[in-house]
Amino acid sequence: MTYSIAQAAERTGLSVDTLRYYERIGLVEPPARDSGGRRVYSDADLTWLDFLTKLRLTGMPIRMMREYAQLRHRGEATAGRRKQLLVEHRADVRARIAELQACLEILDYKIDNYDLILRRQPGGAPEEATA
Amino acid sequence: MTYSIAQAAERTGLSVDTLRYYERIGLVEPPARDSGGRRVYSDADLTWLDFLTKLRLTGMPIRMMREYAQLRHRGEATAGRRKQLLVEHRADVRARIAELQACLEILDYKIDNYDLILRRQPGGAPEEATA
DNA sequence: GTAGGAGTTGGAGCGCGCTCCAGGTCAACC
DNA sequence: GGTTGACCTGGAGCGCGCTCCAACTCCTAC
Repeated sequence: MTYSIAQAAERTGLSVDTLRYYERIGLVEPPARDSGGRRVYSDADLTWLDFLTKLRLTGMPIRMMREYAQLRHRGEATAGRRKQLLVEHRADVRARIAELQACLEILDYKIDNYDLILRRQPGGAPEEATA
Repeated sequence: MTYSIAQAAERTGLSVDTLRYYERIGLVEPPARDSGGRRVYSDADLTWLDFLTKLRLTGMPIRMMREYAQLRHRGEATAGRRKQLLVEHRADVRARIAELQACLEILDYKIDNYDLILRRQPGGAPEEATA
């Protein structure tokens, strides 16, 4: 299966601008072109783009994704270093989750507190009175 | 207890520039000033700044923090709306944690895969050979 | 009274990750 | 062969959250 840039955008959830941007900065290898010079994405391209979006979702900076992409391009010999990058990043993600969970507790505490206040003094905001 | 801006920066982990920036954009009420016109932060100011940094850590956008701050400034009558903001944001944080956890699984899978590859083909990166 | 250091202001600059735009090419359809 | 629409390129612009700067004031210590 092959895909136009618009189709690739739809399937990956990225914008066509972002797809071209990722190519420009070296996150993806330039895809094939048709006779008219238009990009043609393969399934493998989309799989890679999907993985990239996962990395982005975790907050990996573009610069690190680029390093990973370039190692990948250099082939199997870089597998060790690539694994190392992912292991490091995984630690960051875990730390980030822990951080968010700690903040969640603070939010819970604050919200409980508002519940107390609102039970004592209800009707503070008229438009909220029945909520 | 009172604090100079440098002390407040040290205690909150924010920079002095960020403290002034937060004041400028309305995240914090202007603190007291000493006879020479210098900012004097109170413990209450620091407590509020600490809470703000927690909100920032969770990824709450500044614009939302500002809305919260302005409601707070308007007093108890806005408690309902403030609670609502926090409840909405808590949902976002939970969703974000879930997203990160899903990505973690993908990272785990990828890393396991690299382990397999590396066991099959070790010594790919000489400098990594003993790791 | 003078040097130094911390603080002040308003405003410019920056790094990130896109996002948008103008001006052009190309293929398909009527 | 003319119109339409998707795509192309290079480059500018943007929103966010700071961060840095110059030029100035003020207090302290010597």
